Amino acid sequence: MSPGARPVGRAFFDRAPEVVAEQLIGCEISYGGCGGVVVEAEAYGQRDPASHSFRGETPRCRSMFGPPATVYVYLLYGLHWCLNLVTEPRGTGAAVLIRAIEPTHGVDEMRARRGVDDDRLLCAGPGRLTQALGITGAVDGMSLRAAGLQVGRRRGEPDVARVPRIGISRATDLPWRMVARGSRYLSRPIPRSIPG
DNA sequence: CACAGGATATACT
DNA sequence: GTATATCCTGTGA
Repeated sequence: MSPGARPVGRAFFDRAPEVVAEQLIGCEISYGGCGGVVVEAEAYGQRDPASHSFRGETPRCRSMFGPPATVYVYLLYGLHWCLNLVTEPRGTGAAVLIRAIEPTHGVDEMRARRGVDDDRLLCAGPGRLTQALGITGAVDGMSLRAAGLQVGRRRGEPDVARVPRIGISRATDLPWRMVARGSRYLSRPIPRSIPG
């Protein structure tokens, strides 16, 4: 994390996932000396048919039911690790998926891990982001702190657009994908149908 | 730019 | 057997 950016408190995650997702945009996250500014995050809520937790606890999504600020990392398509942070309401399986960051430090190491030169493709997507940061299932179920993840409080008020989530087939109407307007580092552009 | 197809763990029908 | 909170590569407009 860059000098001067105070870490968010534990209470940061004691809110509903759509609030935490919105408030995470503009925050700097860091892991093992690599990181960047969050530009895209999605909320997965209680009684949300698109959420892994919708049908209750399974071995995969078990950590979603831990306390707020628990790390949930799961393997998607048997290939890509995806990073989530658990929120309130406690014990209901609510969480936020970190989908993209704008790289700010440890860029050379992230380029090496990803095998790409283009910084726009380093962390633009949940699978790319974890590969760049070196995050795997090894930290699943840990607290944010125990996992070695740092989240820095944001300075200003970013312009955040709320749009439908990506890659799901249920609850597609909920605008729970939060994106930094104008960012060049999104996993996908903001739909043209969104006002603003 | 838009597809199609492959890789392949976990969960559900 | 089918679907999934994805990414990469190849082909063709």
